[in-house]
Amino acid sequence: MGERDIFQIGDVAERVGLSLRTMRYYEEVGLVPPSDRSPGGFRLYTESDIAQLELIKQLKPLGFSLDQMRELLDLRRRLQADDGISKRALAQLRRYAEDARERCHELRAQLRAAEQLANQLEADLDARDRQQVG
Amino acid sequence: MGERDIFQIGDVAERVGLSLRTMRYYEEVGLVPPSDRSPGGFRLYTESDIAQLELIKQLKPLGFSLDQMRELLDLRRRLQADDGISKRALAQLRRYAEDARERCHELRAQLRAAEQLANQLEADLDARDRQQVG
DNA sequence: CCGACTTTAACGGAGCGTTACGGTAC
DNA sequence: GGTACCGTAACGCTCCGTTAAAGTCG
Repeated sequence: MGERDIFQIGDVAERVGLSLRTMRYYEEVGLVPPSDRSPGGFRLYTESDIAQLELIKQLKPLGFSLDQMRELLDLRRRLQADDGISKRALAQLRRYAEDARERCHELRAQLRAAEQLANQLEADLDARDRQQVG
Repeated sequence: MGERDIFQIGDVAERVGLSLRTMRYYEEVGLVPPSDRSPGGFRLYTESDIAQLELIKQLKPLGFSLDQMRELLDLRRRLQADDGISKRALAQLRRYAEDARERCHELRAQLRAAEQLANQLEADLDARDRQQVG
């Protein structure tokens, strides 16, 4: 043990479902820097890094900016490694949680609308079929 | 009658929930040009224009590009004013319909993941509360 | 030493937000 | 003649996609 749980960018990209470019960009903006580099400069990711990337991927449909997600990840880290988290930070985290909830509801509504629209579209096509055949 | 059902850009923006900039951009790329202009140059939208803007707004969460939506709108127009729609166009429209369905499913999956994440976040916060209080 | 993988650097593009400055409607 | 609304540039921004040229790994 010791050298396990180390992955190159390509492996992680395939596993998580993000592009290489995206992962490099996430490092560039300080969102998810890889835990280490190989002697030659290759990015090396740990399971913990991967978990964060997956979290971000889940959060993205809710429309948070990368800046917001950086702050959220940071707050969450501070919450878990709790050698004290300030009241301010805790309140901010709560605000993010509420915001996430709200965005879920909005997304749900949009999804319903989109589904209805897809139905409508298919209905129109089917109606034309019956008119054509009948 | 005759001058009814004519709206300026601001009214439409508020009603549909798009920004002025967005609506102007949609005209710029030929997505939804206003049906008319006032003598002084003001954009004038009809109910039909508004319906298209609403349709676009519903379609957007599915991640279609503006180009794709332009084509979709065009195909749909051709389907409804059916002085003949080509087989090619019909097939293309069907592809869009299927694509929309698929994206709905994806969006649904993403939504479920996001909701679970929101739950997790609140659970973590609540756990901390109990630990603090208890 | 080869082929697959990776690096940085740089340009490009979608879809708007945001001034700035001036004209229009009433 | 206000004042609320609208017009056209034009620049900026986010979040990457896409080469290009060179280095690393096994």
